[in-house]
Amino acid sequence: MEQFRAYLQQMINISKDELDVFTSSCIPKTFKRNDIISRPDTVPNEIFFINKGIIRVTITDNGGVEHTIHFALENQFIADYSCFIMKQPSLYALQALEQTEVVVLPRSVVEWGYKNLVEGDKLGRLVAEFYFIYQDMRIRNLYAYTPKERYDKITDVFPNIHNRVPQHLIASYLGITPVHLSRLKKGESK
Amino acid sequence: MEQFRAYLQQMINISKDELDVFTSSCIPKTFKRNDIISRPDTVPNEIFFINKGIIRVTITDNGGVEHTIHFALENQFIADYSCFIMKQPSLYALQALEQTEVVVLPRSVVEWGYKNLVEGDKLGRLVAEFYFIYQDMRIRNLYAYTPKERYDKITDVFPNIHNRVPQHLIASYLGITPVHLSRLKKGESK
DNA sequence: TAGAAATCTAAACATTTGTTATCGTTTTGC
DNA sequence: GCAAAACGATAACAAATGTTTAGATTTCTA
Repeated sequence: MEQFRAYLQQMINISKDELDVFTSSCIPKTFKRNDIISRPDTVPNEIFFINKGIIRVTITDNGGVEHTIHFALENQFIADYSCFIMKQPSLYALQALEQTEVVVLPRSVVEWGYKNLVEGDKLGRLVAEFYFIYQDMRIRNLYAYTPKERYDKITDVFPNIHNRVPQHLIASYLGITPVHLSRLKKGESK
Repeated sequence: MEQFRAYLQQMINISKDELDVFTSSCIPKTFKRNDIISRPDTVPNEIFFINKGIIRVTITDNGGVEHTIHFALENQFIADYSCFIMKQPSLYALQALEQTEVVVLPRSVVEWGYKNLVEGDKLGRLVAEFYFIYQDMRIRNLYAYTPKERYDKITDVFPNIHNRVPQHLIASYLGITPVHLSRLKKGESK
């Protein structure tokens, strides 16, 4: 829990007492490689903070094809936060790609924090802003860059990703097929 | 300014005094059709609230092609909020597509609100969450839906868009060429 | 550690999407 | 109100990307 406490202290002003109460309601949990952490079609009532490991977020389209929407790394929150906020059934699956250690924040704890931590809303704002900036970049890249350009830039956002994630999942994240990524690497197109 | 005040009251608990002080520092402004509201390469120091009209957000890629990232409608905030937060030169241009009336919130006012309004951080959190949900849907649609499917669903997000925006800008928003959208409408592909 | 599964590359072919050019029609600005 | 610009449809062709299959290599698991 120490890592999570350090993260909180770095993000907002939070007293020792607040920290103790808040984190005492959070639950450490470990997942094995390839474990499914969360499935679609149920309302997400938890947010995860990643101490160690890597989680991928996926959506399955009407044709049954799975798309990798996101990789979440150490010291980040991850959840289907849209559906968490709207209390609607999730559209995503979360899967651990490595042995992954998380801190689980149940909905009750999150809402308690917003209401009772002096800077609870500020923490919420900062985290939402962090993901806003990330998503803004995602959308920008999908519009303005070719798949090859997105591939060349992927380590800016996910350092060491090539050593942690198989290439076909990177292709999925880039929005292309594994076969096409293999082609791009050969340098035949741009 | 009345419309903006009503919006704030609906979003958070805010006293009459707070409302007066806060909105007295906001500046009403009007743009004509096709006016450029904001250009890339300068640090954005303003957030706009739209009372009436429609604003499109664009990015120009390395090849000089302009992509429509977003349409902002009435009762929404719009800005290059990423670069606003990071105080970096903007990557986007903002353009009024109709005669558009906005309320301008200078950076100083936004930051004053976060610090001094009782629920200032909460407002920031809620707006960031609103856009988080919107962007999440954007990304999901870009991955999991075909351009035709995105076209069929566009009025879910932008009601009446077909009567307000020329078709080639809708194509740009969908991430395809005008020629291709014209083809899709004919129903030759999915 | 051996067999099975996963992974990556490659080639051939199919489909989608982009490019360019043309031509009416509609809309706009003066 | 009119001339010019913008707009949308269409066709022919080009480029990008997907699909399927196969084979070689690596990685995982029992």
